[in-house]
Amino acid sequence: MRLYSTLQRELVELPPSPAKIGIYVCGPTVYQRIHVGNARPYVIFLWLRNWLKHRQYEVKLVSNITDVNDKIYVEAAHRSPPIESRKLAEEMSDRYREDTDRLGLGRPDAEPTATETMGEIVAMIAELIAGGHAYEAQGDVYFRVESYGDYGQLSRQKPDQMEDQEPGPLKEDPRDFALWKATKQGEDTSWESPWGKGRPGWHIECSAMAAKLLGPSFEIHGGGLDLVFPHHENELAQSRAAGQEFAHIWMHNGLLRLTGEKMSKSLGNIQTLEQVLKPPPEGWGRETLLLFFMTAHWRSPIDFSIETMDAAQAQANAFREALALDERENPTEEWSRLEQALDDDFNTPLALSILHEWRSRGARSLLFQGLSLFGLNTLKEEARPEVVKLQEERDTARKQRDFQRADELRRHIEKAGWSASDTSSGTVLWPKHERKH
RNA sequence: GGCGCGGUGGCCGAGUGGCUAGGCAGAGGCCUGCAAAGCCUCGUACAGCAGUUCGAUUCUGCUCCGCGCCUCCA
Repeated sequence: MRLYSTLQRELVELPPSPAKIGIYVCGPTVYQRIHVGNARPYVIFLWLRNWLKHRQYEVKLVSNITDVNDKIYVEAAHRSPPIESRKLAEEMSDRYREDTDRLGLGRPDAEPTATETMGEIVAMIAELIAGGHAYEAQGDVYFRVESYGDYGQLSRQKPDQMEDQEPGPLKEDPRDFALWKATKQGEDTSWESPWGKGRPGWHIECSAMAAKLLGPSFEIHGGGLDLVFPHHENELAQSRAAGQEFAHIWMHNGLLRLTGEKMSKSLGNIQTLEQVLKPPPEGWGRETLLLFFMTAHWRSPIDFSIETMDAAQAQANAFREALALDERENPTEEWSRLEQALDDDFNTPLALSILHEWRSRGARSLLFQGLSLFGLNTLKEEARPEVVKLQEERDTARKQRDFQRADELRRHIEKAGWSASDTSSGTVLWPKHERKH
């Protein structure tokens, strides 16, 4: 198994299985409902975790929830009536769990919050100060970038070439970043620390949580491509400066783009994960979204549009039908083709093409097994009794060669969201899911 | 200005120094009561310009275009 790592800029081999693999993924900041883009890393890393387990690795996936942040303060204050930021964070954390639960991929093995990691955060900051890598200034604590020689190695930014920054009044160097921020007016949460009341900066929570739950050295760190700089650069600097090896492989998923005029005008309607996951005909449903994510390699950007989602929907329906039809062949030795595709940088578009090949050859068992890896076993469904009854009536009509009645019954079946395919070995029912435009 | 990632047929999207990706959409045919599936056939794909090579979409260089990041966005 090998994966492309941003740090090395090349494919990096994982230790042979069985082995322990720790994965840390940056989760969302909970100030509003998450959108489809936020779901991409969630899906990719759950798939990866499940695949590595399948490959006999002992995997621990940690994905944090950032529940202390400027945006949360701002959003909570702008609510009418304003609410406590802690309440907003709790509410949005619950929504986040609900929304991602509906993806049907299981949950990370741990989902720590900044709030519950405060002890470790403070301890780590103290350690950095003791080591000369950080300094206190009027209740704030800043990381001393100059003290870490490899700063910039992840993003390949040359510190002196970076865009000019407004030097913070308390910073020794404009590139220094906050580890701890003294409480300011309007912030309704704070914690005691050796430097007074305050709250952690953004980057430190991830370093502290990763060390707490995965140890000083672990295999994979993931997140969106937009986090490479500064967030991950800073995490790496802090953790290494604190004497930890930190993550070996850095995976950054490509971003989701919204294209097309019509789409961007109705952003509000289809952008949130909640909306997209609504079952058809209102939304696209989880299976279409998962297939959509499969169509692009995890490192590539992906365009979210009616066209691309419709294409994914058509694929979902093709799989649904194939899973209902009779098995025509069962080339079990071909399973390794799928393994190879996924072991080589988790190439889901290639894996998808193999699944389509099995679909068209009628290799139903293999297809089902393959789809199950991605949480798509639900593409196989049993018809509800009332639909089966319609089909039985239709069979009778067909036997009597009353084709007008048979076609009428087919329309009833379709109204119920199902489709009837007449094959040489009888009629099969399969669920056709279509979003209404 | 700096760093990085890309440009493949109508659309999405793998891959390879010479030999078929796959999906969606389209045209014709076989099959079918009708459909669906399946099968057959069809449409001059690899941004541009040089270079390396017997041969480049695949390697090298340059150009053009797109995207991301440059202190709190997954």
